Amino acid sequence: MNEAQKILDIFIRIQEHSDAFQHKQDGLLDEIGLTEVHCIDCIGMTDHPNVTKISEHMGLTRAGISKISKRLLSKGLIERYQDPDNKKEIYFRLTEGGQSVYDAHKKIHNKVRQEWMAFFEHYSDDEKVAILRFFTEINDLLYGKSTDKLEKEK
Amino acid sequence: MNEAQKILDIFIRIQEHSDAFQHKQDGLLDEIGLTEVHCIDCIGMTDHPNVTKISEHMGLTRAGISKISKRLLSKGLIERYQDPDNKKEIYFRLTEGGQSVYDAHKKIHNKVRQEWMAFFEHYSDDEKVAILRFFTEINDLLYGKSTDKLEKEK
DNA sequence: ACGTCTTTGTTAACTCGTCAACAAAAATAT
DNA sequence: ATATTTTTGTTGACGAGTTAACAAAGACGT
Repeated sequence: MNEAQKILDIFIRIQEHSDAFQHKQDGLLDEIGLTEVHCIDCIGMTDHPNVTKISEHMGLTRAGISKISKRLLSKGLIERYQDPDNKKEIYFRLTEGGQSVYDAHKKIHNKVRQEWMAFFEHYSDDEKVAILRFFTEINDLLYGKSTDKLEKEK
Repeated sequence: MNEAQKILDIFIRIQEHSDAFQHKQDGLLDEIGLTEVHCIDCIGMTDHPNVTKISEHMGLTRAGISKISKRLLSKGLIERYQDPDNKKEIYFRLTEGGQSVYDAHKKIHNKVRQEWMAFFEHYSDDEKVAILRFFTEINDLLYGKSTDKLEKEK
């Protein structure tokens, strides 16, 4: 994923959390929380997702994911399974209902992404370069250069 | 407040909420939450602040502010007073302790603002214009042109 | 002056996530 | 192989804010 795409995803994350956006997801967010949708997204994208993996991926605690997964289970959006050779780890997969939430979210996500890209295209090449540089540098400043991330957390 | 300053304040708000920033406020945020500091800031800036005014200014509910003010009272950072002619509204003012929190926060805020401005100065005039335009347009897009805000909420 | 409507601040019940403590399983060391 | 350490998922207590319901005070219309 290149820098421009990373920035787009940052925008989308901000937008998702802004009140203005809530209305756009008609239906989706009525019964399911935003975090739950993201959790579904994560489960849909990850290979053998368990509580630990999801929590790392989403930046939440294991305890939090444990509870969210409980909610998703009770809503019938995901189900649990295990490897017979490993009685410790518990994996999740999407049910049919979960898959349709996943698809709906992806669809919205892509639409929003398109809109941002279109918005971005209004600018001249020089302007785009400037904006991109600015965000890349801010991102590095606030969170450190991406690849160093794991290193620092030790 | 001009566009550039608005944008700086948006950055600062983001930065305040980012984990990276928490460490910078050494001391300040140990005993007092970020929201509480913002509430103190609001009380310090507002004329005759009451629960309703603060809640509108901070974008939280009256119930929320009611509870936060309770915490701040118990910490001795603010005190209540009333207009003898109005037995309904209750106003707040900073105590000496509250004032020093207010000052410390303002100091940090200004320092961070300076840092952002310095960061911004690394860019050429053309780049600055592009970046500024970009943020102004995003801001308008997401939240509507500022002056229309109240109109829309009706 | 009086009844109605609105505003104000508070509280209880709830949601959502954190932290801390834990038991069970797995990995590692000896 | 067995003891120790680490990893994993869950739970209870908590913190922070929301919604809904409420009483008290004020504003307003007549």
